[in-house]
Amino acid sequence: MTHSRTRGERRRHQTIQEILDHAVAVMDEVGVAGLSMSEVARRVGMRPPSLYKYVPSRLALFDLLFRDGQQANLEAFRAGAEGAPPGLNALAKALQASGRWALANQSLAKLLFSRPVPGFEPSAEAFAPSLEMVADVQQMLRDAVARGELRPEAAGPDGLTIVSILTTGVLSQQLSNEPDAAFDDGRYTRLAPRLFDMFTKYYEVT
Amino acid sequence: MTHSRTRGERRRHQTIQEILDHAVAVMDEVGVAGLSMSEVARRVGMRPPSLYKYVPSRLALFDLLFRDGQQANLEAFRAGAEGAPPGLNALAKALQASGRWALANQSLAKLLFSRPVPGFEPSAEAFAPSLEMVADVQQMLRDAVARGELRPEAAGPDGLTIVSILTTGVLSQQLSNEPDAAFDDGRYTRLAPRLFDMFTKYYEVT
DNA sequence: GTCTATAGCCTGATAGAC
DNA sequence: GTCTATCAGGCTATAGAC
Repeated sequence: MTHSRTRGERRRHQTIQEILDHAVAVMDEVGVAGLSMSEVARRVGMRPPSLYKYVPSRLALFDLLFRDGQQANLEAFRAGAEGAPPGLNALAKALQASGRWALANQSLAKLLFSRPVPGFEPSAEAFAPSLEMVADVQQMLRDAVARGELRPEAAGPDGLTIVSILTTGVLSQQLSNEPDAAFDDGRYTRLAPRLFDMFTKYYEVT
Repeated sequence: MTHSRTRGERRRHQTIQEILDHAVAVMDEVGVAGLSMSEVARRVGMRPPSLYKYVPSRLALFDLLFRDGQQANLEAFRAGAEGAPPGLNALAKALQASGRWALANQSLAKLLFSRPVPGFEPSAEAFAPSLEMVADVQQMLRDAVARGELRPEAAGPDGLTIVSILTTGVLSQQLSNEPDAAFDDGRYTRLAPRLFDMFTKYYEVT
């Protein structure tokens, strides 16, 4: 993706990554909408004006965070599916991996899944990984139908939407009410397999 | 609840209500976490110092908003159940009414269901209506079990948690991705009955 | 209860020297 | 690329006159 050639570019890319890491730490402390350029500059060891050489504005910083977050979440999702037989099994593992990522990256997850910053809309480029993930889910549902695990309507648009509702519901409850729990112990996240089971039974071939 | 006796107290209560109404309008425009005392003062036609005669701090303002929001949501929930046969039917109607309220009061809903303001924790008094609502849901599930509509485990703690996950999932997706839709047309909210059906079938008596 | 005035912060962003 | 200096404003909250 970002293959810097020169030393300068490589160094610059490194600095930007450092900025993003500190930005996440700030959001963890003061909330996503509380992120400030000055505080990030302080932590990264710069005066605020210097930060603007790397990130042109506060909203641009959010866009970088959004893009990296979506990309990381997509990679977690795909890594989760790896090696699993396609269809329901792959979907369950991928969704669980994505959920674990969200629990381990709560500020980024909030930035991606709710819209906590008024005036910020992600750019098309930053949003792209999300579309890839939706396409992956759809394909997994089609695989499940092809294998006879689900009825065809499960791979329709409503089936996809229901999957998104279930996963968002689990995560948003867990993040809001018990953010420090581990995924397997969380009052909400530990019910993820049960909800997946509910979905599966609802659409099982009769 | 708040029965003011004297003219002065009545007037004061009226002013506080006006403050809360304007505060909601501000949150609608700049986000929940963007609420500022100064902006509210401007809109209500006061200088900022005067506002502090009615609300002692910004966090106290959030607490008032939280309490009123919880109360209004509880009232919508109960009004929705009114007249319906107890059990599943009452639960479905109550949850739908609560969902409609959330869609019509998005800023308050975000304040109640997510935790968008770092440093704000609702007081026990402000949180009380939420506990009442949980108790109501639990009772409705028990009624449904008693009527033979659901297996006993549906009224256990996991059943209650699953109900909360389903409703939160629908609402959080709708509010984040398509906030301007009507409840019956929303890409997510219109699937609420289907999700309720999923829940019902999963716990139906075999 | 309302105001003026103000303390003491914070912010995002830019100009221009080095 | 970094800095100092600064603009132009915002904010929460309080003191004290009226």
